[in-house]
Amino acid sequence: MMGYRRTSLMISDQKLAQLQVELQRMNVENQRLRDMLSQVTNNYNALQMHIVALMQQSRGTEANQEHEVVQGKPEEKKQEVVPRQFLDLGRSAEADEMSHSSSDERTRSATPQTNMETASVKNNGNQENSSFRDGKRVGREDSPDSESQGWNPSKVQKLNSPPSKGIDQSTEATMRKARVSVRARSEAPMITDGCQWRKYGQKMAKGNPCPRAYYRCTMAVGCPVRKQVQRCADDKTILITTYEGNHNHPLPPAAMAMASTTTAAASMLLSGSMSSADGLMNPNLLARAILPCSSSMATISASAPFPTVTLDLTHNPNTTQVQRPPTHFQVPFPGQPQNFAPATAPQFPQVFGQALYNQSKFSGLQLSQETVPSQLPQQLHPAQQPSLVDTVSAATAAITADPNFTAALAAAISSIIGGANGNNTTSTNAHNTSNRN
DNA sequence: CGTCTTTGACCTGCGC
DNA sequence: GCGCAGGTCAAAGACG
Repeated sequence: MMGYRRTSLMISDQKLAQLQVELQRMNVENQRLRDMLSQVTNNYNALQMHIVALMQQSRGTEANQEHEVVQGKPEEKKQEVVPRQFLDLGRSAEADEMSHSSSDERTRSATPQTNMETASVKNNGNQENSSFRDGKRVGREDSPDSESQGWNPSKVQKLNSPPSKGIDQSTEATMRKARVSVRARSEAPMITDGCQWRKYGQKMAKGNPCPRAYYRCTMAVGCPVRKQVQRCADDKTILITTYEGNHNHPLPPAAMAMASTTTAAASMLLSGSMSSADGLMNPNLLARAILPCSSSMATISASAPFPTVTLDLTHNPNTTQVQRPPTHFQVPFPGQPQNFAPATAPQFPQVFGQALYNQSKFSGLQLSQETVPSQLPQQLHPAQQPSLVDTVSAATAAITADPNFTAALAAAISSIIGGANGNNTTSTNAHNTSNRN
């Protein structure tokens, strides 16, 4: 008996030693992660500046083409709008974030430790959300479709409990259909959209050697939203995701960002404000309205049966010219309408302004990449904007979990801006933030 | 045991 | 009416 006790004690000591070793190892790992995060932060800042510079450049070159579009503002001013929106919002958002600990501390140079803590705390489920799938799952997915499921968020996202502050649009969940297609480089193995999906079928599609997978939203019982995921026949590293339907439940921040943006595109496309002919016949114009920073990133076509908004996010925004393809958004909108852009003013400049406003959320789609389009009007309401914490959380999760830094950066920026939009009144640039309708 | 994916079968719409 | 293609269902199996 005593021998047993002594043995037992010895085992405990061993365990203790093991735990200590483990703890040391974790500390080392923690430090390493901090360093990584610090580096990511630095890269983010640098890239942000770069993006701003490119945007200014882009606006400068494109101003000649789309001159009188923007409320008759001088081109100079117009060129300022986007970059400042980008910068200021980001800054204010960051400041807001910092204010959690110190309201006066508005410096951008947070220590890596600070950032690390923020990330770890805020990540929670989101981190898993955008992580790779567990080995076994992945191992099972060796069918052709497994490629497209590399970023299927279905299971992981169970961990991401949707925010309670969501939008109640259940009454709007009638069968208006909206389609959003997203193309994403598979380099980002797991791009999540904040929603939960369950695969219910797979089919080989004609003209494409890769099978098409069918998913159903499972975030709420009876949610009619479905999506299809298929690899691009031309470039199999590109995933094409098509969304259909409207969620009948509140959306997570990431999903909301995407929804609002795509809806914005749709509303512009289909609202009476701009004659459909104008919008559809001048795709690049709308595209620039949505993504002023890069006319090559978005195109709009009137190809039947639905008008389609394609966001070619496969283009690397960090370079002056398209380098690689990130993500495509095709937003065909079948029946559409009145629900889509109820609040949009009937004048193009305002639409354009809203586009600028929503532009900030567009990049968020690249990451969150999907979701339901038809929620813009509600989402534009300030009180219903995702909280800064949520959006930053989403961004942090994306950055920490997504190996594709470009995509992660896009998500981070959009999230920050989105959060800032939600807190516009406190930001320093209330003067140039968008015409919110 | 519950959840999720896989996959063949079935259903539906469309063109000929 | 027939065949094709796309979409959905549901049983079976895998996984935690």
